[in-house]
Amino acid sequence: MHTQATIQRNTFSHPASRTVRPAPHTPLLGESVELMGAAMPFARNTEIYGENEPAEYLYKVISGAVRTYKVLNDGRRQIGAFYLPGDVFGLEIGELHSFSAEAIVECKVMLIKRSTLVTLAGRSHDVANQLWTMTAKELQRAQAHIMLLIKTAQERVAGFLLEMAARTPGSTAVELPMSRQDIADYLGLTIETVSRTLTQLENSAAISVPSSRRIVLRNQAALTRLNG
Amino acid sequence: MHTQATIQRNTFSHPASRTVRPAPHTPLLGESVELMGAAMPFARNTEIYGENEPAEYLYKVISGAVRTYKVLNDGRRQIGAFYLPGDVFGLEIGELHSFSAEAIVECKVMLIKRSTLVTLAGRSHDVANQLWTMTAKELQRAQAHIMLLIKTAQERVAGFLLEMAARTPGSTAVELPMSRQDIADYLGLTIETVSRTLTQLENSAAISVPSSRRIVLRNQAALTRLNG
DNA sequence: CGTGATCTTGAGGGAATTCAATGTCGGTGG
DNA sequence: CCACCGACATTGAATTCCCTCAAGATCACG
Repeated sequence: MHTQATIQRNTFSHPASRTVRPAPHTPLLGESVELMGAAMPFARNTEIYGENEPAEYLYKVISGAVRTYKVLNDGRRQIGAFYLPGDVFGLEIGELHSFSAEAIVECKVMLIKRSTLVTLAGRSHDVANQLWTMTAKELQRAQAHIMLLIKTAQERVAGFLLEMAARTPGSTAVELPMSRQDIADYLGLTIETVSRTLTQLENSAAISVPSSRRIVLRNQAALTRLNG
Repeated sequence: MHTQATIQRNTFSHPASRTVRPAPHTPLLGESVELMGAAMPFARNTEIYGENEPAEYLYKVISGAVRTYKVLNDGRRQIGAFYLPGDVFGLEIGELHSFSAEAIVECKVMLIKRSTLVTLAGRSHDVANQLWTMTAKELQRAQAHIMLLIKTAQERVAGFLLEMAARTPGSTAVELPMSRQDIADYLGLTIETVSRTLTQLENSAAISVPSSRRIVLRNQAALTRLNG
């Protein structure tokens, strides 16, 4: 049900290497990068932050892909979300991170000091609003995730593929940065079930799988139907 | 896997019966009620709002209990959350409610106009902060819900009981306002499995079930262990 | 070309579901 | 007061879906 990959701690010192410079007026967090320091690189499978560590920063994926997760006592791992370029993660209201975060592949990630942001939010309603909006988006994501987890294996996998496709605009093919194990731990299934389900979907001509990390959606309508 | 209860629409017109009066200065949404109109009563199993309806209000449970839920195409119902006295629900960032809400039992609910609140948040950082905090709390709840849904039936039921107990301060007994069907739809199980699991837990002396809606936690440590 | 990591496939078992029947409780009317 | 009724809950038997265990296949990389 799990098999955790061996994770190296990354060797970078965490604080963003440049000083954070408060933006002049309307620092659009989602769109611009005026607030941010340099993009920090993370190697494949290195930790970006750990569960229960102080939530000092907020992160934005520049390139690569990130997973957040929790591990239960007995080793079962649940992936909370996958973050792709443009996505923001690590936003917490409490002082500590409630999930851990790792680079799935070689990544570049922007760091933004939380304290700076909170201070700014106290002055700018715009910033405050963006923080709220981002949290609300995360909430919607989590709620959609809940809806996934009550479905059958086929529905979960179909839902996952549609979700990934929706995040890869303008293409009917999905390039998966994550392993079968990651997908399984996201969907609450085993790798074997994920693999078998993909094969089924391929046999029913809903998708084709030219390589294990590349999936072409051949019949999106069928997938949507399968999605419950 | 579901069996949806027949829901009557309630006969109250929705707008709070009194005009909303902006509070003088620090309208602590969580604690005081200065912002609010009168408590509005809802009969058992009546709808408070529906999925995809405009999110005009935000709600606070005064008495009773509320469930929010979504129904899939084929009738499967997923309960997103249970709300007890003091809890706030219906807070959305988008224009529409993403879940439906119903009174589980006879309820009194305070309504707060969203537009008023948003306007206030634009003036008061305190209010803005509270809105953000409430959303973040909901996010944490949803994330905890996700962690529940990947577990075994025993773990889910144990987790549910512990969650309910934690919300009933100062008591080792839980008074359940909701039916087995509600619990099942919250946990992603069937009523039969919930029922069987409760019987198991009773047989293992972790709980006792004097009546179907009342559950006494006899061995909280055992439940915590079962919780995964 | 060998080695390890990742993925797929197969066979068997187990946990939860489905289908069906029985039990319990609260209310209502005879 | 108690018999009946419907809603809700429990229990049992059979089935299904997914997991576990195990073996091969494929791929990346030295």
